[in-house]
Amino acid sequence: MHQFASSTPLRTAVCQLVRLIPAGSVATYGQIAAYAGSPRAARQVGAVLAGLPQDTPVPWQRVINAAGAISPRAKAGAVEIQRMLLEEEGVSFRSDGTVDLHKHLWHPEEASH
DNA sequence: TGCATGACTCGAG
DNA sequence: CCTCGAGCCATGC
Repeated sequence: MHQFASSTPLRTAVCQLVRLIPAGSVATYGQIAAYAGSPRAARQVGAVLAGLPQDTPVPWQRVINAAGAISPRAKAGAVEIQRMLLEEEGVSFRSDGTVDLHKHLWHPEEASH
């Protein structure tokens, strides 16, 4: 039997951080990587999300690239599914298919406000 | 132990 | 403003 989700520090951090992103907001791979402690490991963030099971509690759809677009990937149709999930959460897309980060980018505001 | 890989980024042209 | 290229770095074999 193959071992799917082997445990790694980055994977643990990424999953917990992504779960903090509220519906209606999005974060970038680089942003998550930075909060996870590795600002230069944006690509690894994508790799972690790619390895999540279908029934994961992690809202992976809320992570997009720095250009505000949904990163293309091998799995056909995955991009459309992600966009649909985001629109259902209230995220609006421009005609060119990008998200207005100034409007939807996640601003982690810990407690105390 | 070393090397190829990729849901990324950013700067130059 | 858009496209292209080279850097980066944790993972898996």
